[in-house]
Amino acid sequence: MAKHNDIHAELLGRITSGLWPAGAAIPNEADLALEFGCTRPTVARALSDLVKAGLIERRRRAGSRVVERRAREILLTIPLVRTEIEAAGRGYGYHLLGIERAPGSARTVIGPGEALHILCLHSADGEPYQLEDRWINLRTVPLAAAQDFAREGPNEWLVRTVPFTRAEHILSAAAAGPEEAERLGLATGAPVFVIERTTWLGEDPVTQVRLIHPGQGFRLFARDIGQTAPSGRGQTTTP
Amino acid sequence: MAKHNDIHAELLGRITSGLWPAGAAIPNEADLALEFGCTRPTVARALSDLVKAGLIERRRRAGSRVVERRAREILLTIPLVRTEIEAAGRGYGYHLLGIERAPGSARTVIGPGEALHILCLHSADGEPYQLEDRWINLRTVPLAAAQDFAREGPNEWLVRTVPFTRAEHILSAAAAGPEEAERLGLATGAPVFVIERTTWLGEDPVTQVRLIHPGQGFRLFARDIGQTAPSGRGQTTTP
DNA sequence: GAGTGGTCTAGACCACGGG
DNA sequence: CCGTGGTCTAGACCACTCG
Repeated sequence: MAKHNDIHAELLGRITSGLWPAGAAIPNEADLALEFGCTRPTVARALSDLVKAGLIERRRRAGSRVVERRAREILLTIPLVRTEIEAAGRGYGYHLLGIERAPGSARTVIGPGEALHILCLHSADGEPYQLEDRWINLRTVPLAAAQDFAREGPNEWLVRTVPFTRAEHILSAAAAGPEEAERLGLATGAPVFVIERTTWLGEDPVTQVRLIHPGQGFRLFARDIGQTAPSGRGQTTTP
Repeated sequence: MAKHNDIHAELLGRITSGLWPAGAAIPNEADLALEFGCTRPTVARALSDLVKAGLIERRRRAGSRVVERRAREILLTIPLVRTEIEAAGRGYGYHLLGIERAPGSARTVIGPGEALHILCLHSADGEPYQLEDRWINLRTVPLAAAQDFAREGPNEWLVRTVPFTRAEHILSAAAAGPEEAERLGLATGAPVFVIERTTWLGEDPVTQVRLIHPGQGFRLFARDIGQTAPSGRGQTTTP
C-alpha cells in the first residue's frame, strides 16, 4: 500500500537480482519519480531507506551507486532464556547457585567498585540449558542489592527495571572449564557456546554477563538485514 | 541537520533513558509536531523510523506505545575472510584442499542435482584460521563448473559473480572432528566456532557453506540495532 | 462518528561538489 | 555554475478502530 515501500522493494530487487550490480549507478530521483509516476520526495524516501539499510551510497552531484558489499550483516535475535525455552514447548527451570557482594574483579568491566556477583542456571525440562555468570554494578543499580534472586533470574529483573543506553556482545566457542562442565552436566573440555554481554547507562557499566550453553545442539539462527519482508524471526532451538 | 533525525534521536533518548518505559504511551503526532515546532509529516517520519527499528508500535486510534522488548536484536558483521585477516595486519593465505563434482548429499540443501563440493583453508600468517566446506548448486550457478578454485577462494568468486535474494545463517559451537582437527591443527574434540550460511536466488539454493574456526581466540563482535550513532562497526579479532 | 495514524502531492529552499 | 541530493512545509485524503 505504501508507495515508497513498493519503490524500495522494486529497487531492492534490481540490486539483489544483479540487474544493478555492486558499483552500478542508479538513475537520479527525478527520473525515478517519472518512471514510478510519483513525486520526487516519495522516491527520495525509498532511496533514503536503502541508504539506511547500507545498500546504496549517495553523493550530491555524483548521484547514487550500489555499495560494494565487503561484509555481510546479519541480524541476531537473542530472546530472554525463559521465553526461548517456553517457546520450544519445554518446561523452564531456574536455580540460583551463588550470590555474593564483591569488588568487580580484574576480568570485569565493572571496575573496583561494589558489585553483585551472581551465578545461576536455567534449565529446560530439567536439563541444564544455560549457565549465567553475572556481575551487576551496585553504584549504577543500587536497587539490586535489595533483591534476592532466589525465584527470579537477574536477567528478567534487570530487563524490567533498569534501562541502558549501550550494549556490547561477543560470541565465541570455548572449552568448558571443570566447574562449568559440572554445572552443565558436561565433560571438562566439552565445547560450549558463550555469549558475553555488557550494557552501559551513559558512561557507567550496568551489568556484564557470560551466558554459557552446551555446544551440543545449541544453535543461533540469524536473518538478513535490509530485506523487504521481516516475517521470518530469528530463533534458537535444541533438537 | 535533518530535523526528523533530531526528533528520532530525542525520542530514542526518552525511551532508552527510561522516561518512556516499555509499554508507555507516546504523545500523538500533532502534539509532537507542536512540541518540536515542525509539521506532522516530519514527526511521522521520525516515528516511522522508530517502528522500523522495532522500538515502538503504532495502531490507529490507539496511538503509539513503546514496544515490550522480549528479545534483544543485535547486528553481526561477517566480513570476507581475507578482508578480516588483512584488516588485522596479518598475511592472508589460501589453500585448496579438495574439489569434486557430486550430487548434493543428504546433509545439504542443494538436493539431488549436480553440485560442486569444495574444501579449502584460509590462513593468517601461515596459521590455520578458517576451514571452508562448501557446496555450490551447479544448476543455479553453471559458471562455477568452469572455475578451478586453485588461486581464489569460492567465497570471493561467488560474491563477485552471483547475486542472491535470501540468506540464512546458523551459529554454533561444536567439537572438531578428526579431519577438521587435523586441517586446523587442533586436537580432535577441541571446540570450534561454526558459521553455516545458505543462500538462495529466488527459490533455488545457490550455495551452502560451513565456516569452521578454531574456538581458541576466535570472537564475533556485535553492535546494537536501532541506535543513533552507527559509528562503531562490528569486527572480529584474534588476540 | 471522530480521532488517530499513513501517506502522498506540490512546491520550495538550501547545500554540496563536480565540471 | 548548476545539477544533484536533502529536507521541510502546507495541505489534503484515506483507512482504520475505538468508544
